[in-house]
This record gives sequence, C-alpha cells and structure tokens, in this order.
Amino acid sequence: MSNIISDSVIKRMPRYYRFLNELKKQGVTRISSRELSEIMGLNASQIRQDLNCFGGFGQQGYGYNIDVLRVEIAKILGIDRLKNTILIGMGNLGKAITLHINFESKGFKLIGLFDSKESLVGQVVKNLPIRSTSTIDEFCRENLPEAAILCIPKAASEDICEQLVKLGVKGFWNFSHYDIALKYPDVKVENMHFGDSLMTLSYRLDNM
Amino acid sequence: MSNIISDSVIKRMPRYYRFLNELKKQGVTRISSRELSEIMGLNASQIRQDLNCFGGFGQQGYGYNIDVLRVEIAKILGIDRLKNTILIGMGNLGKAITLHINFESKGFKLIGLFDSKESLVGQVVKNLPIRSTSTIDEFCRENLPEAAILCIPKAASEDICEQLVKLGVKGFWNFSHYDIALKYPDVKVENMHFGDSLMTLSYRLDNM
DNA sequence: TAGATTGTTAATCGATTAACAATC
DNA sequence: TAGATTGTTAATCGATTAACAATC
Repeated sequence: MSNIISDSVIKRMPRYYRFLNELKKQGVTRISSRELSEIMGLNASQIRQDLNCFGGFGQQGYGYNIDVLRVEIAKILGIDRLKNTILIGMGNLGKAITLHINFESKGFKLIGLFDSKESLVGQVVKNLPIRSTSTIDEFCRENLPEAAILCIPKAASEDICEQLVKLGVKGFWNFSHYDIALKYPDVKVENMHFGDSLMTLSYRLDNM
Repeated sequence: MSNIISDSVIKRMPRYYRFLNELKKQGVTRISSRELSEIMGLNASQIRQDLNCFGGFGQQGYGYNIDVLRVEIAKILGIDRLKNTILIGMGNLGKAITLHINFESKGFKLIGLFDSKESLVGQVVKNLPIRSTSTIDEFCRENLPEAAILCIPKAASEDICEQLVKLGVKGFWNFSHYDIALKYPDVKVENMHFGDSLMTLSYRLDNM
C-alpha cells in the first residue's frame, strides 16, 4: 500500500488528521469529501485522491466515517509506533521543544537530552536528565534511537550528524541550518527553518 | 517587478540567500548557476528561472557575482525594511523564540511581548517588558505593528487574531493550530506547525 | 575571436481539478 | 429504487527541466 506517495500528499495528511480530530471532538460522526473540502479550504477531488493513495476509506452515497478515517490516517502516519528519539542542544529552543511538544501523540518518544555545556549537564527537564554530548555514543549503542532533534548551530550539526548517522539514527528533526540531506540522501529529514519562514513572510508583507 | 511570483519560487529564495551568505563568508566572489546547483542539490535551469522572475542578475559567460546577488535577494525578500512585530504568548516557546531568533536580520523588529498570565507581566525578556494582553489595543494603536507572532493555543488565537486584524496587523507568524487563512484570506500567514512536521517525519521513518 | 554562461523559449513532467461510472 | 457520494480515469494546469540563441 505504501507505494511511491508524493511529498505533496504526505504533507497534507497531518492537516487532515488535525481537522478530523477537531470534528470528532465536536461530535461529528460522518462527512463527505465536499463538506470536508469546504471546512478545510481544499478541493473535494483532491481529498478523495489523497485518501485513495492509501486505500478506500469511504463509502459511496455515505461519505467517510470520521473516526474510521482518523484512525486510518494515524496508522498511515505511523504515529501509533513510538520511535525512540534524542534531542541535542538544550538551549532556549531545545528546552522549549522538550517542554512544549507532545511527542507521544505524534509517533515519537523522547528518551535522551544532550548538551555540550557542562553547566547544563545533570539538570532535569521533563523527567529527563541532560547528558553530556560526550556520552552520545554510549547512550545510542544502548538505546538505539531512530530519530534525533538538532537544536544546535550549523557547525556543531555537521559533526553530530555524522556521528549519529553512523550510530544508526535514521531521521532528523532539524532546527539547524545544516543541510543534512545533501550529505546523507538516505536519511529522512524534516527541516524547521525559522529564518526561512520569517523571510518568506517578510517577502509577502512587502509585496501586497 | 513583483508580478505573480509562484509560491514555490518564493519559498526557495531564503535558501538561496543562506547559501550565498555562506559562500561570501568563504570568500567566493562569483558562481555559475551550474556550480551553485551542485552545491545546493538543485537544477541549474531552475536557479536561472527563479532568479529571472525578479531580474537579470547574472552576466553571460561569467555567472553571478555573489555579493550582488546576495544584496538583490535581500531586497527581494524585503529584509532591509524592518517590520514592527509583536509576540503573543510568552510560555516556553514564546520565550525561546524571543531569545533565539535574530529578527532584525530577517526583516522584522520585535517591539512588544504579551501574555495573559498576570504572573509573567512585567518580566523583561531581551530588553522588552512582557505586557498584559488586555493592553494590546492601546499598544497597537500607538505602535501600529504590521506583524504578529502567535505562540498561544488554538482557542486563544481565534479571538486574538480577530482583534489584531481589526487593529491592522497584516502578517502572522503562526505557531498555533488556528487556521488563520481560512477566515482572513487577505492576511499573510506563515505557519510553523511543529506537530505536522513531526508526523511527516514519522511517516517517512515508518515507510523506508 | 572563442568559450562560457546567461536569459528565455519550448518540452516534459507531475500535481490538481473535473467528470463520471460504480455502488452503497 | 432513487439519491448521494465515492473511487478512478481523463483533462487541465502549473512547475520543473532541457535546449539554445543571445551576449559578455
């Protein structure tokens, strides 16, 4: 079933999931692609096409059962399987992400926090101790994390990345400016480039 | 010059800007679209097409002067004009963003921080006092911010958004799950959906 | 001038939208 | 059964890539 689904489709799935959760919370039990398209500001054909990449979850004449579809999308996104994850860089951003994000509802389990600053080591955040980056090797060999979150500068990311890929890390949630995909094409990367996003907004505000 | 540039093109511009800055730092003074394409992992035609949406910045037989191009892209992105900006929600995330982001190099100037929690009001972060959300109206009428950063939950965002749009805010850097564009199609929005990004990564890790 | 590389037009590829037969 | 809405194929639209004449 998981053939070559296009990136555009995959990127829309979490948004479907959010809206379906919202509808469920509102007590809605079924919805047609047309109704959903109006709520989400999309085209109904697109919704049906997107869903049919993964299977026929609807019923002719009826539409989609919201709870069924919700669960199916959760399965598609793989958020029912928690992937062990470490976070590198416990500055303001790393700390905020550790405290702010509900990892377990999104398919991840945060199991290790790391920072190179000795003054931070030992501090406990969200029940996890901050460890020294010098212990990453040991920790990874024991706990085999699949994913890593990079909240460190570009220069530091280059070395840490190389280390982590060697240790078997397969996915990166990347807040640094280091372009992981260029050097490691087989690794999965999601970039969170704050600066790029801000500059895009700047462009739009200056070209209204 | 700022005709109807496609979203795909605009979204690539900050990345060009980053790489050009890097090259400049390395002391490189000129580059051809082919060389740049190899460094960035793009197609050379695409680079030339992208740039030519905004003007002819290169020279046949020579390529592009890095510093000229850098400055041109900065102008295109409008990051030379600082747009007054307020941030709503000084929890972990809001605080981290305030401290972590270099706004002035990206076209924005953070001029006000707000939170509804009275215990936070008065605290100073990065030389700015946290103000009560009840004073937003007054503050905006005096300082006319063009942009707002939303670091508050979905429910709170709905009301704050309505208020801010009425007060003339034209752009939102949105960390909440509220879908601003649906209700305010004329307002410029850049969404930073941590959860969506994580779930996309989850999908990729479960479908390798 | 010859060589290199742009700017730009044309060809290809992929994604979105429309249409409709299948079917609940 | 008639009405509604899916799943899916076909048509359209837009974005990417290739090609090449213009020109530095």
